[in-house]
Amino acid sequence: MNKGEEKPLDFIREIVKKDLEAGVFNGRVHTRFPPEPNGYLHIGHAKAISIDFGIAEEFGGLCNLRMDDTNPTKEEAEYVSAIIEDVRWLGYDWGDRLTYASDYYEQMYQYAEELIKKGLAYVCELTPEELREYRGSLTEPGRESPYRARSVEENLVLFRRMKAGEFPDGTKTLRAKIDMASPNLNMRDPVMYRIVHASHYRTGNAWCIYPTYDWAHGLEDSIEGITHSLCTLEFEDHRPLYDWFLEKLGVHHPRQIEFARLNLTYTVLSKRILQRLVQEGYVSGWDDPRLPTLRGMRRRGYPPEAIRDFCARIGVAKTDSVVDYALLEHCVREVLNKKCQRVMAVLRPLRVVIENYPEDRKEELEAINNPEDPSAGTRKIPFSRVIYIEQDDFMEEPAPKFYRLAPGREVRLRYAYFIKCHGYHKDRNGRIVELRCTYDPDTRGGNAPDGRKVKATLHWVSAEEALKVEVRLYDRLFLKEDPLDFPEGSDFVANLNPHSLTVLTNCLAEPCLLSAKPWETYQFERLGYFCVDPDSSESRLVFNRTVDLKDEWARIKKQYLKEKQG
RNA sequence: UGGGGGAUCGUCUAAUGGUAGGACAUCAGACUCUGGAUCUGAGUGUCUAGGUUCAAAUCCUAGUCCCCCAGCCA
Repeated sequence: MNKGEEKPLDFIREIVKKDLEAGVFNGRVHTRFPPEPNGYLHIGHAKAISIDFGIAEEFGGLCNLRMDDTNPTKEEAEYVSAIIEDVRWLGYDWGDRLTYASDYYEQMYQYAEELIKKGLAYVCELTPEELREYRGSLTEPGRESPYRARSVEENLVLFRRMKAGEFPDGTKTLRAKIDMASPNLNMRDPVMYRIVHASHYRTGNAWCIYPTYDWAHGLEDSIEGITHSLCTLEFEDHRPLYDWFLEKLGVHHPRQIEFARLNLTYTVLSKRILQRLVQEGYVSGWDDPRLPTLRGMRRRGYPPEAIRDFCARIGVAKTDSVVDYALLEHCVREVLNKKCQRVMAVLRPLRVVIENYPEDRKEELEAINNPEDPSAGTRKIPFSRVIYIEQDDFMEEPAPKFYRLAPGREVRLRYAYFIKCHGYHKDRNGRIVELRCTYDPDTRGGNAPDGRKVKATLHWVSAEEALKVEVRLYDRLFLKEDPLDFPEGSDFVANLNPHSLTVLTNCLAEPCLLSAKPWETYQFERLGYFCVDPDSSESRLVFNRTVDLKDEWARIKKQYLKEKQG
C-alpha cells in the first residue's frame, strides 16, 4: 500500500459501502452488538464490538448495545451491568440505544400468531427425544411431525394456552413449518417457542413461553431497524432461516454477514472453559489478570486503546485463524511506552554496600519521568550508602555477553554513579547476600568526566527510603499454544501452566510510589509495566505485572543455555 | 457418504487477470544512562495437479485438507 492510498476495506466494510452506494437501506448504516447476559465479555467479544461499533462509526451510522436475553434460566442482571461497564471501558458509546430482546416479547408473540395464521407455524407435542429422532441426521432427511397438519384455529388455541401457562415445561413447542427434508438442519421445522416456567430477570413471571434464538434474533434486528447484522461464522447456516422468517413476515429485513471469531494462542475463549477455570478455582475470579476477560485484562493493566488497536490490526475475514498473543502484547507495550511514568523498583533485592560512601550522607538525584514524553518532567530519587539492586544483575562468574555487575566490574547505577564490585558475602547456603562496592564521586548523575564507558546500567533503590511492595508476576495461563490440544482421557487442565502466577512479597520500590493509586500503570525500568492492583491498601501496595519489557539478555541467556545443553 | 464455509510468509492480513505487499514474530546490525524505545537490513508464502491467457493468488476442471451444523443454548 502506497502513501496516500486508503487502507483497504475488509469484506464486510466493502459490502456496507456498496449497500450505501446502492441506497439499499436508504443510505443508513445501523449495527448492533447483541451479547447474551449470561457471562462476562472477553477479548473475542472485543473483536465483535470493534467491528459492530467501528463500522457504524466509520459509515456515519449507529450501533445499539442489545441484551439478547431470551433464556430465563441463564441470564442475570449482574451480567447486564458488567457488560455495560466493559463496553464503556473499551471506549464505545450507544447513546440511548441500550435495548433488550425481552422488551420485544409481546411483539414477537404477535408475529408468531401471524405466522400461525399464515399456516406457517404449528404447535408440536413431540417430546425433546422424539423431536430429535424426527429431525433425522446429517445424511438422512427428517420426518414430519404428526402434529404438523393441525388447523390454524387449533394451533392458535393451543399456542394461546401455551402462553397462558396451561402446559408443563417441555410438553409443547411452536414450530415453523418449513421443510423436514431440507439438507440444512436449521430448516427442518425449527422450534420458535418453548415452554419454560421460570422467572426472567427482567420480565419476571409475565411469560412462560420464550422465543428461541433463531426466531428472536432476526425480529430484534428488524424491530430496531438494523441494516447489517454482523455475527460469527457458526451462524452462517442459520442465515436461510433468518431470511425465511423476515421474508414470510414481510418486515424490515437486515442483511446478516458472518465473520470468523477470534482465537488467540495460549488462550481459551470458550465460555464453558472460562467458567470452569473460575468455578474450579484455577484462577481467582472473572477478573483474574490471567484471564482473557475484559475485566481480567483491565486488572492486568491492558489499556483499552491497546485492545482496540489490536482488534483493528487483526482484521476481519472468514478464515479460521489463531492470532499470536505476541501481537496483543505488542499493542499493549506500544501504548504503555508512550504514557507510563518510569520508576525504579527491585523485584528480588540484593544488598549493596558502597564502602567509600559516607555513612551519614544522603543525597537526591534527578531522574527523568518519561523519556518518550519530556512534558512528564523529572523527579528526585534518594541515594545513600546502602542500596539494593536486582539479584539477576550480578553474577559471581559472568556468562559470556553478560554485561552487568561481577567481581571487579564497573557498571552505572541509573541516574546515580558508577560503582565497582570488590567483593561479596554469602550465607551458609552459599547464596550471595551482599555486595561490597565502591563508587566514583566524579560520575554523579551517571557520566564519567574522563569519558570512560560502562556496558550496563542497573536500576536500584536506596535501602532506607525504599517502599516494601508486593508484586504479582503473571505468565501465560496455558503451556500449550492450543490449550485444547490434550491427550485422550485428560482435559485442558493438563495444559495449565503451574507457574502462571508468582507472588513476590519482598520487593522494594522508590519512594515516589507512595502516592500511587489503584489502576495506575508504571514502567519499572528494565523490568516491564506494572499496574496498581485494587487489592492494595494504605500500608501495602500490590502491583500486577502487565507485560514485561523486551529483554535482549533473556534472549541471549536462553540461546546460551540451549547451546550449553546440546 | 447431506448441507454450509474456508485455504496467501511461522502468525494475522492485503493484492478483485498485470512487480505477491504490510504488521507481529524471528535473525543480523546501528544507536542508547532502560540489553527498553527508536532506526536499518535479512529470510521465509499463493493447498495439489491440470487447463485458459502475452500474463493466474485471482478464471476453468479435478482433487486434498480444515472448520461449522443433528439444543426446547446463543
